[in-house]
Amino acid sequence: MLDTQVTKAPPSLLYMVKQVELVVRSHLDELVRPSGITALQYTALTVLERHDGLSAAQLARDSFVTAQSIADLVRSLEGRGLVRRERNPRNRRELLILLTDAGRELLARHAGPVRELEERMVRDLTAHQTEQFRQALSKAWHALS
Amino acid sequence: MLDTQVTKAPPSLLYMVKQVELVVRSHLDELVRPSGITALQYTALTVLERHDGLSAAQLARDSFVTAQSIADLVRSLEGRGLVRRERNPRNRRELLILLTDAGRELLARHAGPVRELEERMVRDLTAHQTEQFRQALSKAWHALS
DNA sequence: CAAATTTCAGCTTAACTGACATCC
DNA sequence: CGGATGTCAGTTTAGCTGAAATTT
Repeated sequence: MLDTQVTKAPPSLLYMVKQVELVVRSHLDELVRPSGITALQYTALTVLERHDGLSAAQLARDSFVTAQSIADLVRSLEGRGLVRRERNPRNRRELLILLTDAGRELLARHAGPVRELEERMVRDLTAHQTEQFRQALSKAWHALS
Repeated sequence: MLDTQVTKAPPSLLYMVKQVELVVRSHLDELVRPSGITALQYTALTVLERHDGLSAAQLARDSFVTAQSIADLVRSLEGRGLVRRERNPRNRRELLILLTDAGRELLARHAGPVRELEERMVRDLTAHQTEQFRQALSKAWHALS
């Protein structure tokens, strides 16, 4: 209920961000469930798609969770053959996380439906408003980071 | 890392929403931790502030979780004396959740810092852009609900 | 009776803390 | 050595499913 009753004050922007994220995640979970992964794991794969060869520590910082938590997620993805890990030859303490062909295939399989979900999210915005929305999200993120 | 490396494609709007929510939640957790509650519990209190006397089932639907999950959260808030529950005289199977004075006091105590967090989030947006941002979030939520 | 709300019991998973080894 | 990375072990918490009682 974003605003379905008579209210004293409008919901805060912080709350609205959370509600949009909640509804996005619930749709995303449905989309990827047939592949046996969670929205969280899918999101990690899309991060690797854009930045292949990240270390677990970098991924953890990106996600505001501890390295231990990310380790579990990566182990699960590795067990499903969606990523593999490889020592960084330049820095042997780092284990780089790399997408496998199966991981890329999974991403390709979901690219269409996920794009449709995003298009649905902005269906009541013009192209200009969508671009403004993107910039607002980017500025909000930078201001809080 | 919203976009700190050379990338093939920009991050999706779905991902950016998630990242903003993550960084908001981490700040909010810090703000309310001294009061011994989580960002999730604080958010539930703000929902009650706007819609006092909701049932647990309504709160659950609002949060995309099951009634059982909300029950734990409400029990915890009740144990801290921040909310109380009362049978709906019009529908005796419902237990309405009501803010206590202590709950309102907690909300009042955090109102300033939370408002400052929100102001920081939009500090690089004009008043007009902030309003457009609010409308974009509202439209996105409706389109996915 | 069907649907909605609440509650109890048990489970799974995601996240944490702490300790430790390795490497630069 | 200090700082970063990764791993192992144990814990806590959040959320789930299933089943039951009550009310409309």
